[in-house]
Amino acid sequence: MKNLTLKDIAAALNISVTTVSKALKNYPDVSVKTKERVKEYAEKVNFTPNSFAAYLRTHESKTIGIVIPRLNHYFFSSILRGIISEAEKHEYMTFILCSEESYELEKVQIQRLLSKNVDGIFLSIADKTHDLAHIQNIMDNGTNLVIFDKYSKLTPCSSIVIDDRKAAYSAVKHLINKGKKRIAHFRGPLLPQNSIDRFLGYKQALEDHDIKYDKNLVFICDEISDSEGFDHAQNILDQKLDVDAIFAVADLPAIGAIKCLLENHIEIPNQIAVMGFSNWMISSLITPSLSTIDQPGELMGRKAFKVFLEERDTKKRNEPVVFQKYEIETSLVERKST
Amino acid sequence: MKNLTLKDIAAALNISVTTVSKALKNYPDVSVKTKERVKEYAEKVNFTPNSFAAYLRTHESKTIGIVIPRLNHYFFSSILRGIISEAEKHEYMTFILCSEESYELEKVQIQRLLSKNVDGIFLSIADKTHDLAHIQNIMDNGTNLVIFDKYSKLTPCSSIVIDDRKAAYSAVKHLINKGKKRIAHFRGPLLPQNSIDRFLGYKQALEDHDIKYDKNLVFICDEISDSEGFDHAQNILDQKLDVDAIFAVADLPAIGAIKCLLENHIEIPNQIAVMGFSNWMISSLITPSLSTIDQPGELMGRKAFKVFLEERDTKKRNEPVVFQKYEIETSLVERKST
DNA sequence: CTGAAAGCGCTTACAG
DNA sequence: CTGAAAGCGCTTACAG
Repeated sequence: MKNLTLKDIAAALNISVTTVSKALKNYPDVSVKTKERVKEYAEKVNFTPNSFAAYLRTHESKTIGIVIPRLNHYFFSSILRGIISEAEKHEYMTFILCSEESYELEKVQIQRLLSKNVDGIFLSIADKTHDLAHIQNIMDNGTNLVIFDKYSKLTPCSSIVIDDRKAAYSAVKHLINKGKKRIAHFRGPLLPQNSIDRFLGYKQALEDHDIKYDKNLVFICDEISDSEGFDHAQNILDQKLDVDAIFAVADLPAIGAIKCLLENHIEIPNQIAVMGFSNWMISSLITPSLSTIDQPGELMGRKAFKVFLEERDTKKRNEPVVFQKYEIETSLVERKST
Repeated sequence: MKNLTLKDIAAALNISVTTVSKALKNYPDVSVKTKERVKEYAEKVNFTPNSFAAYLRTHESKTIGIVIPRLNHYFFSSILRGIISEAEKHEYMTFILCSEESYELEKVQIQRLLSKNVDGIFLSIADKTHDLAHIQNIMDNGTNLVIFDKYSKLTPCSSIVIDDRKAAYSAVKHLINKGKKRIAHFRGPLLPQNSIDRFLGYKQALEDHDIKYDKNLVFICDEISDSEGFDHAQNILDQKLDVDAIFAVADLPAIGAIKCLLENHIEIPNQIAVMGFSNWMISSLITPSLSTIDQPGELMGRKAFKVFLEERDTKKRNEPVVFQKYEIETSLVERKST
């Protein structure tokens, strides 16, 4: 059963290809009777229009592409879910590509998406991306672009983000309210904006509460992994640093730290409290459960797709698109680790 | 900078569209000099051929589609990663759809993929799927199909699976070797084959070691969630059932059980040992870490794509495709919970 | 070695 | 209300 075409239907019903096409798309200038005949027959033979041929005329592929830095990652999976489910409602199909945090891969993948004529690209910038020309390329091509999570201040497009600085501030304030004064920070790599902002929020909270910032209490997690969290915690214990709380840039390093503290029979949160960031599913499953900042990935994904739709329609009306930065609310989730 | 076409290049260089097309595709009947001129110019203006127009002629979309039951799921994410990264090497792009374990959604999504003319479909069947006509549709359409993980014995296509029965058997045998005799099983829903097979492996292991099967020790996890695992464990404690080990159909229920046991101050593994299945990242991060069966998702994904390529080429040569069931090796990972 | 022409399967402005 | 015709951007059999 090869795929049928309009021509086949036209031949079978003894009418023209034009009329078949119009009937299927509910044009007003086709008689109800003809429409019924055509639709019934199309249904019967299970006809699906060839999207490639349609594209050549409409120049809409009804296709979008997502490029994320990591695939096996709770937060990004949540965003995917948000974008994909929203896209489906609007009959868009979604290509997924993963840059593995590499600048070179990100560049190639964007090029590929463009050559597939996607209508929109959704991007979270890789940690290693140091140049933005390939992103500018998307705009030059006339393709819609929405950036989420890992953004840059320099890209001319809309973005869906959280207020990392404010969220980190509230996390650290929460620790201070619990009576903690010697708060270590496991920060992310130096380049991405959100790693910088979380660090700045941490610093600001200390300052506002008359706690002196001590750079010896800041550790870098380049991979944002559990093992880095484990090692830094071990380091703190080995050096006998005076620390009564840890605020990690993400849940994974926080969980690594908890694992290390448990192995060393440190009481959590009495001796050392631990605070994560992102609210991965895992953070509620470990013992003690992890206090963290909830970052609503699915919501961010849905919002990203809606922004894409709006900008697409604005363009269609030949009106100028005004790029915006949409900030999604986060919330503090208190559990047993603080 | 709108997308250029062959026509534009032809006009710019004052030659025909035919020659441009041939030059770019390295046809032997174009002079070296012309080829050079064309390629150089195409490079300069960053020309990318319109894949939609090409499709109309070649009938290859260089596109595949994946339908999985869950998106925010460590094991399926690993498979995705395997398929996508292999696909990328061969210049295929990947559509991702998620059935959310729903039969109706799965049906619609397969239809959508077919209408996008994908060259291949990769499917893991939803738990709720009770009819396979929509899957037969794929074959009738002439589209290649590879099934992984959640398969059915009734689909005429190749599949990439593990030997669930054998793996479950080895898990239970491991518990028996540790001296456990009253082993509960938290099984999956009734329909999917792998949930059945893991249950059968459990039963077989008991039998082979002269332990009487007790149906009161079997609990169903319909959602395969941590909370079900928690509740079943609580149930065991409340009923004061004589149980010294739990073998769960997946890591999540096992982790729920551990959480419950810890809250009730039960010693793991001394009083009750816990065994999971799948080796999600989380299973090494909790305390005590979870013993489990490693199911190599990424490998399964890669294999799935390779099988697709082979079958595609076989078809191109007009030879008959022989469907096969590929079984990927699993291994037991012993940690602190057993 | 080069190019005019047909055709892939649609959509739509236009004529009747 | 219906349909002939042009065209989207490619590829390729064919003629010269």
